[in-house]
Amino acid sequence: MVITLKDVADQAGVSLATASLALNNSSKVKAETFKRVHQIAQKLNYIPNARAQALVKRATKTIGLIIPEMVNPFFAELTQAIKDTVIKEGYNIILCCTDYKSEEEVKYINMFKSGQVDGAIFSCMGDLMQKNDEMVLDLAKNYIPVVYVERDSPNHQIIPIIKSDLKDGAYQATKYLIELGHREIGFVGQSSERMEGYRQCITQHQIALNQQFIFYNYITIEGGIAVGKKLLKLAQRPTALVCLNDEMAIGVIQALTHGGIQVPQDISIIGTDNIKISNFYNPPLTTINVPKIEMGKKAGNILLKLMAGQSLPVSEHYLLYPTELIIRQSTALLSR
Amino acid sequence: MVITLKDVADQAGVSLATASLALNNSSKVKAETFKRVHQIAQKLNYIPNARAQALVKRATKTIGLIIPEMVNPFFAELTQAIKDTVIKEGYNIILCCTDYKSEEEVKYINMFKSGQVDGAIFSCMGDLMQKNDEMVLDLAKNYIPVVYVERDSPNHQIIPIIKSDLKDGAYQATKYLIELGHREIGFVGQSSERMEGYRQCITQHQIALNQQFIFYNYITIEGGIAVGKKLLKLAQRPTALVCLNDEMAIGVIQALTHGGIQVPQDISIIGTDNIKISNFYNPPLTTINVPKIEMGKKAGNILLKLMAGQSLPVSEHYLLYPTELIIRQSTALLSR
DNA sequence: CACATTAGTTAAAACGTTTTAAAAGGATGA
DNA sequence: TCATCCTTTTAAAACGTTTTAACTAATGTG
Repeated sequence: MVITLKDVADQAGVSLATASLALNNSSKVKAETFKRVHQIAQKLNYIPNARAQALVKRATKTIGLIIPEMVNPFFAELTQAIKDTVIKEGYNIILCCTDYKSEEEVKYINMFKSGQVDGAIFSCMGDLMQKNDEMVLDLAKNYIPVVYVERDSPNHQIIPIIKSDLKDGAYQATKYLIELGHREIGFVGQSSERMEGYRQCITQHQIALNQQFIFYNYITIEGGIAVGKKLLKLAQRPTALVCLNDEMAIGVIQALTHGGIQVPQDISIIGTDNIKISNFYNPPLTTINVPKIEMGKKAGNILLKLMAGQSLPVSEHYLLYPTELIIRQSTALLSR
Repeated sequence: MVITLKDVADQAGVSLATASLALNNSSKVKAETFKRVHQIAQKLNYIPNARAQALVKRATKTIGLIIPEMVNPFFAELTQAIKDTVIKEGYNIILCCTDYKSEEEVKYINMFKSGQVDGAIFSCMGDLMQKNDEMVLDLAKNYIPVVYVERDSPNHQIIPIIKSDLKDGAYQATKYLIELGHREIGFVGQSSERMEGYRQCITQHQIALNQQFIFYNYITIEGGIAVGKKLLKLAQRPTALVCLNDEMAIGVIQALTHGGIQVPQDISIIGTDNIKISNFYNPPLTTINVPKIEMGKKAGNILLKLMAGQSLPVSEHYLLYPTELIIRQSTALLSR
């Protein structure tokens, strides 16, 4: 049913070797034979068996992409950028969603070790999973090239890192709120670089850090809503909030609006990531842009390089991309 | 460097065959040998080579998923559901985004024919790509099982189809607007089942179909914005709109709001798909729910069945899932 | 004309498993 | 003692390619 190289060779009256060489455009084979083999292959609709090729070439033309989930625009956009880059060299992506569980990640690491992919890109969120760093290091040392995106590790010589300057992003966001006259500025999310940037900015501007104004929750719209509801009950509310990402910001805005508090009139809100919807939300979200596309492309290109056996210049072992404040309409001058 | 079965066999003092049998839990091998092989394998950290297994087993434990793009919450949610289902049987997903281009789809079809995946799920959008139906049919007949999701074809005996009743959805949406008192109801999108449902409802309710009120554009937020801007310039505007999907609806709302027209006070808007953000938008979107999760799960399960060599009952050749109107706050009684 | 070179082809090995069919060994029974 | 029957092990084939090294035939050189 399915045509194999042997069928082509037989019909063309040549050996397997010749048929293979011809189809792989070797210059060794006579023009006439070349043509004949190609014609037969075409006629029979021959498609080389990828599994056999993978075995002998020790490569699957596939890379693994580890992200926490697809239903998160940040990772969807990142994925798109990576895919657009690697597809140019004929690589396909095996999607590996961990659902934020480190055990899932371990399973995928083992799958990668089995030789099912030629390289891998690891991303993450919420600064979890650092506990798997050693395993990934082993993977990168003994099996396939690995690149980290938005994930930190001390081993950049072996696992190149593409990161955005999230700490600075949160710093800029907080600074902007201060410039707008706010002093009661809260943070929504989890401990992270971003929280650190917020903290630094607050203290550097001689504002007392109020632990009551740090709202921990899940990094999702629902988490944001939970925070928003909590805020509604609060006697003394911050006048501005820096959120760990845009989804949390949207959740907070949604809950507050529903409770009759207006954004930005009553409270200013800043997100992070600049996901697509943030520009089209009501109100359009002031946020910190993270150059997802560029970072995804860079990650893809670096991985391609490594898979091609090339070595990286030290300057590319750790790339920090600048973040940028995007001012839209969820922030306003402190009223009163 | 990488440990192979031969290493395990050698160290355990048995042949390749015995080692393989032991590791595959065959009952033929003596308990003592079994234990020894397993211990050695563990000690050496042996991981079977997936490429070799794929060749001999004629299966890669991988499925292909064709969608237009990742950056579209509908497909992201669908993907998630499919992944959650197939992962249970150990299958991974190769992500194939066509960017709405039928040539891209052709490339992926050929990749699938090469034996890189054990089965495939095709989805699409905007009723494009029906021109590839013959090629997919060939794929399904001669190579691997295929399932369609939200995509139509006359060949359901060979390619099972999972669809939602989008025509009825649009009908319900339109009917609801009529019940709210609207008569000037427009449609935003492209010709499709959904537009057909809208048309039928309008004419069945003795309302004259106004071609001016059908607004064609790209099925994206940007497309919606373009329509919104056009609406702003219109002398006579519809009082309600049915949109092809939630993203277009969001675009329309965004542009209208920006132009000083309020939703739902001045105009009612209904989306389709019930993507996650629609519930958290301002205003929360009235929309038509499409049971993406159920459909994704069903598609995954049917594909698993087919890949396991089982045949489908005729009742599962064509599954039509009901759609449902979700009333939120982007629609209101016609004022005046 | 002998020899070296080149062009073209191919047999065979390799990739790392699984699986089949055969072999080996041991126990049982007559 | 020998045939029979298990149990356990293994050699070898298979999966479908690519690649190496060897071979043949033709061409060129002095």
